[in-house]
Order: sequence, then structure tokens, then C-alpha cells
Amino acid sequence: MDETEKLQTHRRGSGVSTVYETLRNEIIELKLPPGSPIDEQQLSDRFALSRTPIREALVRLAAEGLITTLTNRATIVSNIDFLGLPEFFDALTLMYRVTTRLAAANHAEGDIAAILVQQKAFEAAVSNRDVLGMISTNRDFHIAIAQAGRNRYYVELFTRLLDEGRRILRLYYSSFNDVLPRQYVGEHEEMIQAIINRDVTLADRLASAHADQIVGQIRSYITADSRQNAKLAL
Amino acid sequence: MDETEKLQTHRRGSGVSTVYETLRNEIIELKLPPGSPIDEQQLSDRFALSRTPIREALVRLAAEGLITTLTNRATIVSNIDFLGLPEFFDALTLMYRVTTRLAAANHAEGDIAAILVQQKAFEAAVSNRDVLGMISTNRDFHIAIAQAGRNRYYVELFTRLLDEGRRILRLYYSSFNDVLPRQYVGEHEEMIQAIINRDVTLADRLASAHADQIVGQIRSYITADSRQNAKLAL
DNA sequence: TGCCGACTTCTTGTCGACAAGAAAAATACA
DNA sequence: TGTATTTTTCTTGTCGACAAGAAGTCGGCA
Repeated sequence: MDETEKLQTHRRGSGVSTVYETLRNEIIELKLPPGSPIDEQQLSDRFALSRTPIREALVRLAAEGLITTLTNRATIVSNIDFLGLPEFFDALTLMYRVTTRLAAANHAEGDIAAILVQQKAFEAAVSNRDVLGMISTNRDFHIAIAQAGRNRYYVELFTRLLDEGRRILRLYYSSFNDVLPRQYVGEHEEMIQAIINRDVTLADRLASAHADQIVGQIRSYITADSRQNAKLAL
Repeated sequence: MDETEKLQTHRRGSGVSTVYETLRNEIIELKLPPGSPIDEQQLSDRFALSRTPIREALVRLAAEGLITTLTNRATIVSNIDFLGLPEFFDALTLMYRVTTRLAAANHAEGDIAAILVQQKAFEAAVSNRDVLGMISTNRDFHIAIAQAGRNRYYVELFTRLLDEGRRILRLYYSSFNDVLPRQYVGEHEEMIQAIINRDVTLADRLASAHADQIVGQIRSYITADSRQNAKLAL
């Protein structure tokens, strides 16, 4: 691993959130793959912090379900629950629909601009065939929509679901093809238009179809090479 | 406050969850009202534990949004967000519908029995005019339904919403009248029957109406004596 | 050679103490 | 007497060290 990271002038409570966010990203981006052991001592060295703040960050990650602590034994990055995928798809689809719906109903002044920014970023990622970029900008796009919907409960659940989805997609991104992403760009544009027009019914229908697309895509990836599954489920 | 609590023979990691659950209950039951200061030292004395495990429990509660930590200053029991009530009602209604729907579709062998147990408890509370009991058994009843629906994401969000609802209801339970609770018993029975018959559409409609009832009730309480509001929102 | 039990080692869980930051209190000054 | 500034005090944030529990290791015995 690399040497200890920055953090000379850390004001009092900043270290914890740094550790939290850093680990969160590394878990979601599979830099820390499922099952990886999390060693407190090691993190303590890496961030040049005592074990206490490290521990606090880990507790937060555990509360979010991103890591699993085996009591008195070890703590590891949570495995992706393949058996629970149908539940995941169901919840994801519902959140796609609800957030897009609410965005059409509730969006205010600056919201559309914020959504468009993310959509541009997604388009750029598609143009560059930057698959990892597509995965994360797609997430940001839908979170921007959720925020326009003005319901923190949905934003929170949706964020968690999309991030869990990022982990799954990263497992399979090699098999991404070219035609689907371009189709997504078009679907995104339709959704934006429906939101602008405050057409709740249409927004719902588009979100629903969009969700089905994505769920179907993930499903086909998984069934296509299920060897990965066996390898990582342990 | 009373003297230090039990916990002579605590196996290694047990203290943390004890503290967590104890505080969680006290917050939800308003034994610790919104805005109450949480003093780590004091809790340390009370549970006969070091500040470290106390802190871990507090971090968990903070992650759940039940307490708010003012950095370097104080940590208090989170206030009830009256401005966010519309969002809350929207999410609550959706979860009522979705969980009941899924229960009708997915319930398996023992689920109905579990639901009936909670329904009996709710009936008993209504008979005894035990308002506090009604509030908590009603929660347990709907969580039992959610569990029959077999979707952990919904169960988790719904639990949080119902518990938040318990806090709000406790603020107003004095104004509970007699006719509404009995009506709820009947509505519950209809829902159970729809679930048993796997009638998804009916289950959805009943849950929707039930949610509207409850939301309407809470709303009328709040507008009826909004002095409480001003008093506790600080 | 194969299995059972004590021992070692490693990681987590807990502790008491210290440091930093902010509010409250006390003091100085106009 | 009122205000600005310093000092005090109190609470949180961080640290290093110790204790407990579990897995793996080593040795003894059939």
C-alpha cells in the first residue's frame, strides 16, 4: 500500500469523515472487493490517526451495511447479496419511479440546471466510452432528480440503492456494450423533458421503463457469466 | 436519574448494543424529549462503562438520525422536523402501500400467524384504552406485515418511519379519542384478509386508505394544538 | 499417522488520561 | 454601568495501552 496520506493540519473532527468517505468510495468502487478484511491497525497507520477515530468511521460504515463486523474476530467488506437481488431490483425500480414522479411535481428553480449538469457529464462519459464514468455519473444524474423531488427519505434510500448498484455493475462492467448507453442518454432526455413539463404520469412511465431496462441489463450480465458469482459469493 | 444499571457479567461486545437499544427506546418513547442534551460522562456513569463504548452507541444513533451532534460542542436528541412532515407523510403512505402489497404477494407459511399475534396485541391495547400500547403495537403489526413482504429495504425504511411516527404521536396522544382506534382494528382485519387471499390490488387500496386515515389524524392533532409545536421546535 | 488439547499470537473491545474547542464567567476599561 | 477581552470551565475528540476472545500452531498421545 502507499504511504500515509496527507492530514497534517486536520481540524478536530475532520479525520473521521475523511476516513469514512475514503473507505466508502473504495468499497463502492470495488477497490476494496467484497470479503476484504478491514484491519484497524493498518488503517490507523495509513491515515496517521489513532484507532479510535478509525473505529468511529467503521461503525458508520457498518450502520450503512457496507462492512460486516464478526464480533471479536474480524471485520470485512460486506458481500454482495446475490440471493437478495430480486428485493434490490424491486426497491430500485420503485425509487426510480417515485423520485422522478416527485421531481416532476416539486422541482423548483435551480433543479433543472443541476440535473442537466449531470446529464452532460453522463453524455461525456458515454462519448468517451468511459464505463466507470458512466456508472458513477448515471448515479449522480438520478440523485439530482431525487433531490429535485424534495423528499429526504427517498433520497437517502435511493442513494444507498444506487451505490449498491454501482458495486454490482463494477463486477460486470467488462461486458458493457455500446448501444445500450446511447439509448440511456435518450431516455434521460425524455425524462428531463417530462419533469420540466411537470407531466407526472409520463415521468413515472419513463422512469419505470428506464428501471426495467437497467434491471434487465444487470440480470443478463449476471446470468451471462455466473462464474463471477460463485467466485465472489464465498 | 436512577442508579447504575445491571451489567456485572457483560460479555465482551454486549454493552454497546444495550446502551444503543436503551437510548433508542428512551428517545422514541420521548422519555428523552427532543432537544435533551446527551452527556457522555453521565451515560458512562449510568451504564458503568467507559466513554468509548458509549460513544460507539451514540455514533450509531446519530447515523440513524435520532440524535444530532453539534461538533465540539454538544449532542442532543434530534428535534422533530415539523417542516418536513409532508415528506414524512408521503414516504409513510408509500411504505404502508408497498409493504402490504408485497405481503399479499409474497407471504409464506408462518407469516400470517405472526401478523395475527400483533393484531391481537393491538386489539388488547384498544380494549384497555392503553394509548401508548396502541401506538407501539400498531407499529409492530405493520412491521410484521412488512416482514411478510420479504424486502429488507422496505422493512428498514418503514421501521424508521414508524418509529419517527411514534415520537410524533406521543406528543399528541392526549387527544386520542375512542372511535378511531376501533375503526383501525376493523381496517387491520380487512387488510389481513386481503393478504391471506393474496389480493394485491385490494391490499394496496386498503393500505392506502388506512395510511390516509392515520395521516389525517396526525394532521388534525397538530393543527388542533399547535402550541406544542412552537414549544418543542426550538 | 491421525486426533485432541494446551499455548501462542493476532485482532478487536475497553479503559483512563490528555488535548482542543467552545461557551460561560470573570475582569478590565471606557 | 455597559461593553470588550481575557480567563476559566466543561464537553467532546484523540491517544496509547491493556484485556479478552478466537484462530492458528505446536506438541503429546493413541
